[in-house]
Amino acid sequence: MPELPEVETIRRGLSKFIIKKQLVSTEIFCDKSFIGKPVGGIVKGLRRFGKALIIDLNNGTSLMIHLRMTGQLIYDPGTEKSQRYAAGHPSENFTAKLPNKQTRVILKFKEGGTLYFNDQRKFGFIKIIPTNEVVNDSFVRKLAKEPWDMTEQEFYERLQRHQNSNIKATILDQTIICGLGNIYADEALFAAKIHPERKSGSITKQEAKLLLQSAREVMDKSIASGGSTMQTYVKADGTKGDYLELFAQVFRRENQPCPRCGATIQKIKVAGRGTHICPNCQRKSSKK
DNA sequence: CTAGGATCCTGTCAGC
DNA sequence: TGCTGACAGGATCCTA
Repeated sequence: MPELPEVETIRRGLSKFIIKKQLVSTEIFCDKSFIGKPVGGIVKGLRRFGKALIIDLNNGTSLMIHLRMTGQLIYDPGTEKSQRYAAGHPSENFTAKLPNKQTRVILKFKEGGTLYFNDQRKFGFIKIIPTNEVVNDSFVRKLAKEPWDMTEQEFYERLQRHQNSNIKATILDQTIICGLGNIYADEALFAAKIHPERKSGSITKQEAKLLLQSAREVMDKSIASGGSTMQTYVKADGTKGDYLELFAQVFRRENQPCPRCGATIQKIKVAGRGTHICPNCQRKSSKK
């Protein structure tokens, strides 16, 4: 579930805790969640490719982590409970006693910290790959550019190549444009006033430009505030800051008034995904 | 090549 | 209470 802004926030946050620390043990509770042979080593740095997080070690190997729908990374420094850093799919696990039923992998550091990889649905994984082969990984290799790196012209041309697909399905495809997930796709389409069921081939150059800019803006805004959908530091009182409630204009706001025009936001199904629209701002047929 | 649907897995919630 | 189906912030695999 974490989308690009969440993974970027995780990357930045986790970097502060684990860089230069020595990974010394790996406990695997679910074989499906860990691919390859566990390794030890000192953390050199953290990178991100789309929604995939890479932890580079000083021994030529890297950990690729993809949280998919329900993955979480929870770092416990082993000292103060209030210092826990939790990110990913929001749930009680952030503050729960760990490990628990959903803990799939535990990484322990020599200095005392513990990184828990929790994942309710087991779609996510940690994979060991040689550092110099990360860019050749089948997932990484297929990723398209992120919205900030793509020109309006290139985005428009890519949409034209998938002219018979719904625009929402098209922008969710990481090989067409990278980083958007179900939340930011809905938010970007709303911001650009484009109905998610429009055929990608019907999107004009002007609309493509607006959509690309909107994608950048909604994700920029989210990154700037630490990921729209995750809490960062778990407070001592255990409260969860659900920033999504403040951030989202349409996502999970069905039956509420559109913040732009006041019409009632609807939830529909597009490309097999729950989709939120303002039926007034986002019209399927071209305005006339 | 594109487009659409099923699928991986666990958990929760609405409805009967 | 118990059952059943729908659904969930992702990506891949299979089919046409």
